[in-house]
Amino acid sequence: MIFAPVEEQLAIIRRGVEKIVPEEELAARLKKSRDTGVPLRVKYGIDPTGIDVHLGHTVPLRKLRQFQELGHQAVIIIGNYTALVGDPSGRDHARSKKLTADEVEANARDYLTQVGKVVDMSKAEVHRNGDWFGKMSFADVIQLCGKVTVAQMLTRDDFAKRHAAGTPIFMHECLYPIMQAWDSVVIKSDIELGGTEQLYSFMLARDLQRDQSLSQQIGVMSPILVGLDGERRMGKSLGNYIGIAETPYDMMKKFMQVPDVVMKMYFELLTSISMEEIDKIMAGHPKEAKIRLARAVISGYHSEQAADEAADRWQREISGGELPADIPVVTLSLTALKAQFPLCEADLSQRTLAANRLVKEMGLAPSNGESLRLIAQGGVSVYRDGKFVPIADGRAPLLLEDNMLVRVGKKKIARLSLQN
RNA sequence: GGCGGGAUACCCGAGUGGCCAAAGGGGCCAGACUGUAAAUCUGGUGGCAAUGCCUUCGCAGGUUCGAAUCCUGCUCCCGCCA
Repeated sequence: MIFAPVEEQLAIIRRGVEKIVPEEELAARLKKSRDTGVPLRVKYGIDPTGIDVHLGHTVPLRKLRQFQELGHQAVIIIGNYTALVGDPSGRDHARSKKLTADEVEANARDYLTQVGKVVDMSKAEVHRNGDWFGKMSFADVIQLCGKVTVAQMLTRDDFAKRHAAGTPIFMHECLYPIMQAWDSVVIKSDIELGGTEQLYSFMLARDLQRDQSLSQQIGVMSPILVGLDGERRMGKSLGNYIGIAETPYDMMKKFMQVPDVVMKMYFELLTSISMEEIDKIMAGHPKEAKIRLARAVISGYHSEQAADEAADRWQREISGGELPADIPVVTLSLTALKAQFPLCEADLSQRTLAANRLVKEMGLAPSNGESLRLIAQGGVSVYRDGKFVPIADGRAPLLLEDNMLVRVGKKKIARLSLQN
């Protein structure tokens, strides 16, 4: 195996990385690998607790891919046993949801498929940590626990906070970092990838590796990717994520909503564009830069052509004000409406209905009251003669026409399909 | 086990008999401005067939012409002491 010079490797590895611990060991480890021709074993562990992989997850995954491209060995750990515990990292309370072994396995398979979009799975080792934890006896567990003290455990920031606050820390949670660290011993990792909140586990792994007379792993920690709101970490529960399985156009729309201030971070962490090039792009118009960013990322998960199409479509429909290509159709029947609104029968016979009711029935507002408020504020319009005309009066009858387009705000739009 | 504090709308939080569908803030929605960015400004933010009616202040009862507010019981949270 021929490796690139150490400095070249370092430059790639350091990009978008928040912390390398211990930093000074990395160059020496790379040099040794290059001299001996033995690739480094780069570990990345994931707990198969959720399903949708989003861009936040891809940050360490991309780093893993970079290591692969440098000729090193990717080792993916599926934490099917640690998932039974739940990662306490950054949490102020124990996880309540317990997954069954079947759920965990189904999640694991799904995960690996998605991970394959970033990592070259044909060259990666995949292990399930149940393979070794499942075989351990209780005596083995006791022995393993004998390597860590309570005081050490309490140096963990999240545990310390919980201990101080008097919130419970369960014994099985204490096992989590020990298990994660033991994974490193078993697979003999040289590097471990993860977020900065993993520092404690990464360091514990070094202790256990030394205890086993193994070389100690180096932690390469990525920063946390902020979500679409530009403030909080990208996460499913916060609804501020871009999933890697989303359609090109959906990704496009989400990218364009990202605040400018996080663009640079996104470029650095989510694309392979060189830092010099990024600076050049950022110096131009922010809108163009954002489109460039979106295209770069989208083409990685779909294709360049799909990314270009999504970008063009965004330019036409959103920026250019053209009608969207996929307007949802809502079918309403006059007969059904008459049954629903017996007092409006006379109106309906004339094919009219109070505007606020129509908006609600088309699913564009959750209630008649909300619909009325939206109309009063000029937020609802009907497409006529090539443009959207605001509805003036929410209570006034509106002539129902087949194929009419009704829009609420800038984003919600529906086409009426009228039947008798 | 003892003493005390608390539970209000999506979240935080004011309100301690009628002026309360409930202050204020955050979030969210709409409008203006824009690059569907940010910032700023404006309006809105229980439901209904609507100058009224219905539901909502932890749960269940009660007092009262009238209860988020007072009383009783219950559930859950949180302090301090043991």
